[in-house]
Amino acid sequence: MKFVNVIVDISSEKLDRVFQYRVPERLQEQLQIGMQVSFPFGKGNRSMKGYVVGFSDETDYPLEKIKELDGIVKGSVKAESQLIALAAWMREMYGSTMNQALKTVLPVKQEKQQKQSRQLRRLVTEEEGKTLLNEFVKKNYRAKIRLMAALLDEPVLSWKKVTEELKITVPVIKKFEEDKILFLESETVYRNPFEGHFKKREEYLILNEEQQAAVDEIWSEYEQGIRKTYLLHGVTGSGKTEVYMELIARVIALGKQAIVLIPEIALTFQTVRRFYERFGDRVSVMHSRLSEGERYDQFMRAKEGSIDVMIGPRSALFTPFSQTGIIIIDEEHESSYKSEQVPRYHAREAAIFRAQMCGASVVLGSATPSMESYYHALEGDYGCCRLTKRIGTAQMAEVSVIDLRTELKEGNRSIFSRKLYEAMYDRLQKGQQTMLFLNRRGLSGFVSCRSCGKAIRCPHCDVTLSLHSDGKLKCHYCGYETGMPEVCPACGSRYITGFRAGTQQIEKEVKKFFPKARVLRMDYDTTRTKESYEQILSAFGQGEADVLVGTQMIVKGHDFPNVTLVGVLAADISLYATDYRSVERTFQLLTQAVGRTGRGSRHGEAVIQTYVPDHYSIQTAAKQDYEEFYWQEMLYRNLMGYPPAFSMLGIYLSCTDEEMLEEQAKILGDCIERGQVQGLTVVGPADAALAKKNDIYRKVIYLKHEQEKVLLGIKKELEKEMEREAVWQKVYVQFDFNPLNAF
DNA sequence: AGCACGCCGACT
DNA sequence: GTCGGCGTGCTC
Repeated sequence: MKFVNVIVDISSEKLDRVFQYRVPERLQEQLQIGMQVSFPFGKGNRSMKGYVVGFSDETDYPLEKIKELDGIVKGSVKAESQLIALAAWMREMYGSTMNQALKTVLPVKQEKQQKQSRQLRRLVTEEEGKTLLNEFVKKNYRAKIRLMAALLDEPVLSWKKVTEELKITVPVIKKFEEDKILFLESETVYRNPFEGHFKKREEYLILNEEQQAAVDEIWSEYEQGIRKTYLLHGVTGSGKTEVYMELIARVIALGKQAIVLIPEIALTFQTVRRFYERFGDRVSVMHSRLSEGERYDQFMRAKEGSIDVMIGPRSALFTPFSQTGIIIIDEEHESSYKSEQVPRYHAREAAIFRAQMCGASVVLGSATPSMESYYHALEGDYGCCRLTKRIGTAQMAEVSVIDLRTELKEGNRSIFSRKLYEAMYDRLQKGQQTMLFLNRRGLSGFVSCRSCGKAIRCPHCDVTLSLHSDGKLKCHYCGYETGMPEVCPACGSRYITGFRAGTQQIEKEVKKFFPKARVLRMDYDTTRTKESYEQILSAFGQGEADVLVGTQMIVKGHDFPNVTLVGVLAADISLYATDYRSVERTFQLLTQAVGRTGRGSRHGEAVIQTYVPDHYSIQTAAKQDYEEFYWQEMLYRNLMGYPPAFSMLGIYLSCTDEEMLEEQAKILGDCIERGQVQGLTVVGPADAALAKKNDIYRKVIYLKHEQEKVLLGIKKELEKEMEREAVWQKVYVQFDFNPLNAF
């Protein structure tokens, strides 16, 4: 190995390629893939850092120009070359620079990305500034005039604005800084670590028949050396965690390690405790409140082999275990497994890839599997185990669906149906607890008719309009505006109102109807901090309140044995979201809400209130019939060519120049059409859901095809095309496979 | 990203 | 002429 291939640690597309360096004698032995190294770079030979991604004996580059590596950055440890390979795969699959991919994957203390938070602060007084400005005007220093004038206008400017809008180049800013006219500052945010203390327990639950069968099925294959992905489809309360823990224990016994991914929101003491109680301090937890340094330490502990199990959100997937034996993804349908930052990887897909490399199996657990996973299970790509019964004596809840239109017709205008009211009254008498769940995913203030259940939509976008404080209805996407109608445009009823019942209003209503009830509320406002989130839940768990009112966050994975009633107010709201997954999400939320009740020995009941009682997502959720929902939804996905029936690729373009963006989007669109790919559907180019964000214009193109391979091929072609033309440095393009959220 | 190089307008 | 801002191109 004569040369080492490195990637320079700068996230700039221009530098996103491999550079080769000579390896000095003294480093020959130590150097390994994944290490962070320093080397002279560029004309001034200034010292730069980067990552080792490979070695070679030959080079195309003129030998005399190749420099020698300086050394290994102290404190850096080699990452598994697997992680580098994972980064390469992510780059390929999701479209990002190698650097961005490496940074998401490698357990390296990252220099804080300050690009967004960098600011320029004026140091001179207004008078001094004006004097300087006059001087610059005399000398006709145009760039300096622009910058000084802007600084006089606003004493603090963002780096982005200065470089992009005012077109000031770096040397000018540096000169100002040198002359003490301005000060460069960057925000730093530090988070508090959190600590939990749990005791290890020696005895644990014995698995029931179904759980044992699931373990046996997976384990018998594991022992035969078969590694694959399994879907563990278990109804809420069926004890999936015990299955995970048994599998993990067996994997650890073989001297291997386990990674457990959990959605951030479900990562609570309750969850973590169970793992601690079983595996003691061989368990570590990743947590968003950990500082960079603490995260790094967690990874280092994993690396040196002092832990066997890592629990955490998405990013825990990159734990540098030496021999990962199993990767578990709990609540695999959760949308938080998809990264919203570049590279927009999906933890499920990345986990399966990582598992293939290191010889691990993957277990996906959910009560409501994602359409994708169930599809793969049915196709035979994944193994499938089912848990159909709740553990212990817990029974499935009894569910009733209430048509709110009928309630209105019969004179009930309150937010509680008579059925729900009676049930709540009953629980209060008995001293049992109620959860009220308001399904208001991503929506605020839309207007709907309480007679026919129709929401008022934008004629151009098929999105519900939202009611603003000036009394007008506006479309968030295209800006369409209209007055508030007197009567329902569809049925003529005058019961048309802004549905703005937030959790606060519901809390108020509960207090009005049940003055003696103790109410807790949990929503975004009351849970600004992680602590308050824990506090509310534990207060409710200890019976300090009779009713808990909240949004989706209350339905995720919490066991409250004393809850015997769940009320879902306006179940259909999330059906009105804009993307093709809104129905799937509604079903998942409802099923989970229903699953919250009756977890103890007592019988549970759920009341679902809706304006569209016949919708299949509501009917199937009420029956807790996943299978039926799947087939109904699959009909729609097939018909419309949406995943998982088809593969879908989102191409997101953004640019500060609107005209340039439009032109380039068209060029890209034509480029795709020219390819004449059989069976390809091209949607767009069109304005993005947010057509303009922070003064950057955005457009989207969506591609649909039965074969993912084909889309990958097109993506490669487009990337090639983009490398050829210089314009693409101004128009920023991102790729997104099977997008979850609108761009 | 950050540095050197070189073009070109402005001032001595 | 020459000083210096500001755009361009390159980095193993």
